[in-house]
Amino acid sequence: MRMSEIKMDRRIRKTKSLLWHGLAALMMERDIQDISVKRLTEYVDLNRSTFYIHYKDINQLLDSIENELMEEFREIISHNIDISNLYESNLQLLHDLYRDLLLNREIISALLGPHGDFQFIKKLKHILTERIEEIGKALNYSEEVLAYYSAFCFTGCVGIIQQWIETDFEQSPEHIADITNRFMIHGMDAILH
Amino acid sequence: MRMSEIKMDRRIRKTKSLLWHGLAALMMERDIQDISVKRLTEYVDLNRSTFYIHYKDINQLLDSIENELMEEFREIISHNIDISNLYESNLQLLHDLYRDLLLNREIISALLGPHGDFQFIKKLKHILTERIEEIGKALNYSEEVLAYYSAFCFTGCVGIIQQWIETDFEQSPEHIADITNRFMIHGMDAILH
DNA sequence: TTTTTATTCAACAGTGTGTTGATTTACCAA
DNA sequence: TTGGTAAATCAACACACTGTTGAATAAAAA
Repeated sequence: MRMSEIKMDRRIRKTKSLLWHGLAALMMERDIQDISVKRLTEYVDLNRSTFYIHYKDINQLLDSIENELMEEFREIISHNIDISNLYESNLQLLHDLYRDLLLNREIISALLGPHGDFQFIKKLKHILTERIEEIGKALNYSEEVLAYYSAFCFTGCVGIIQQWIETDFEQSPEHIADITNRFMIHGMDAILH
Repeated sequence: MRMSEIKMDRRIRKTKSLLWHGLAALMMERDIQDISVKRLTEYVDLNRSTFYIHYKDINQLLDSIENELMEEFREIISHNIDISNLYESNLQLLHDLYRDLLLNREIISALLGPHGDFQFIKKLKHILTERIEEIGKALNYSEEVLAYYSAFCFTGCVGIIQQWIETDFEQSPEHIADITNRFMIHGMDAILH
């Protein structure tokens, strides 16, 4: 059970959990625009009007799920601010992050999979980019190149995660974090050594 | 006028063009799932039934637009296969690609912007990944790491393009191609030198 | 010009939406 | 355990968009 759910009425917890997992399940097989409130509530066997008690529409449900995840990520990032040892601290951050992704593999697979959500990536980008630009500023790079580098790195990470999803999370978070870190810092040169 | 449009009835060309640009315009301000056939046809001042003569639904329209672009990209990639000089030929490919993106900036901004389409990225990924893996195989890297590297690189490129869009295509395609190439090959090390 | 074909228009049933008020059910705290 | 509170259910509603049709009109190609 999540922080934000502790003091909820059990019925609300159950309903929200049903909608949460139901949406994730439906997103594995179809685009969001093809998921209606009617279909979702029938899928999880809830009355349609119950949905409207809690959410305005499918998008708002998706939003609330994503924001919940963002809180977790923000937490993880705030625990990993140490620019003294760039390579190690970045590796540590990636490791914690990927471990959390693995814990949330169901919804993460849905949000970043073939029928995933563009907005989610934007949100992810927003909080991760801050981190990358922070590093860059500490090393005194030009703003312009830095913006492109952080964009490249971050979206690159998303690509790695998607590849990880496609292999059904075969490798360990540690391993994925390690190669991600190497790509970020050394690029293709990383494969040479 | 595009290849595929040459032999069309002028009325069809006009209609399709209206829908093309209309969809791009609407995608700049709202998600695809919030764009109805009714809204689109009203926006471009066409009878709604005219839409259904050409397309099944909004998704199919989007699909046809994307596939049109893919053909262009495929063309560009096929003109740039030369593994003898990796750095230079890759740079040339990126340059040609970015120049084409600039020509199609309206629709590219829509497809990769905030309300963009996940499927489009997947399609782009598919044809670009082939290229990257081709390079990797030529250099005899392990399949596993290579899959992750190409995923990282490709989605990284998408990130750079999105950053480019955000600055409203301020820099030249050549410049963007250059920094992309450096990031791909040297990673963060590229900024150091 | 004549023929062909795309577009328009009005009308249709079908389906999901979002909301409401009354009823039943489950929860929680005393 | 019980009594008050609040969530879930259910039926019903107007509304909007969908996808399709057939006939009338307009534009293009031959």
